[in-house]
Amino acid sequence: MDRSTSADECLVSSTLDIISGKWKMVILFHLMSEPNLRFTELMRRIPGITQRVLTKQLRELEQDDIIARTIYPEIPPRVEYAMTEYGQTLRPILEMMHHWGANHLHRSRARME
Amino acid sequence: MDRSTSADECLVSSTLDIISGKWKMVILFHLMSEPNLRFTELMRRIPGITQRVLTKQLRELEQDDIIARTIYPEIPPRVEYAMTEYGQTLRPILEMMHHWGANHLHRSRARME
DNA sequence: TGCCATAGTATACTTGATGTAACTAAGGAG
DNA sequence: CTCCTTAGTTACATCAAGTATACTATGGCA
Repeated sequence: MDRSTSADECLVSSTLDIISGKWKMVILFHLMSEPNLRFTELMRRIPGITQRVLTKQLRELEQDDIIARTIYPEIPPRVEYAMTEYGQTLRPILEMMHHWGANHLHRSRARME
Repeated sequence: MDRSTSADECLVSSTLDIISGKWKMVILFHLMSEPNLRFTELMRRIPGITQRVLTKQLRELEQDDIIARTIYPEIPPRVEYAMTEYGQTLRPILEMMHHWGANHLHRSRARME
């Protein structure tokens, strides 16, 4: 995607590039409340996501330094995911979106009637 | 898209549903700084977007009550777009994303070296 | 009469993101 | 010897999003 159309708005879009994606916010929300989660623990907390997609989203978040992946060389394998210090800087945005979203759903329901 | 996977995170995702989309933020950013813009003015300010896509994104934002569309029955036709009062409530989120995005780009460039 | 502008539609196409299902390695339990 | 687990991978199918291009109505201008 080419978001660099002009100087100003690409800054917003660069944030959007990181957090958009069907499951990323969901993943980040879980990792925000629970500091270390294994692959299967995330799977269980996110009904509907598949292994392939979870893997992909985690890898992308890792590449962007939002989350960190720690491998414990055990059998069966253990891999833990946690937010990085940098990822924590997204917290205010996530919280604002959480509040706005709550209000928005409320409002949407009101408009339905 | 089915974002209603569980109670908490769908609130964040419902915000994302509104503002994600390749050009929506760009559109909102222009409408935030300039209160009333016509279709072609938006086209000119957003290089790369096509008529079909601009139309579609505007309609979606209008449906979500983020922007308002005013038709002036003139020849040639004149249609103006402006943020609604409700759309204005997105401003803090857009501004946070703007700041985070600025810092992120800065950081990305630093990590390149 | 022909050309311009505005704000779109219509149609066909490409791409990217997501989903489905089966398969893998490695060692432990029974 | 077979099944179980974890954290994936691989091949394939699908679906939404975005792109490209041509077309429309209306009246003003020359």
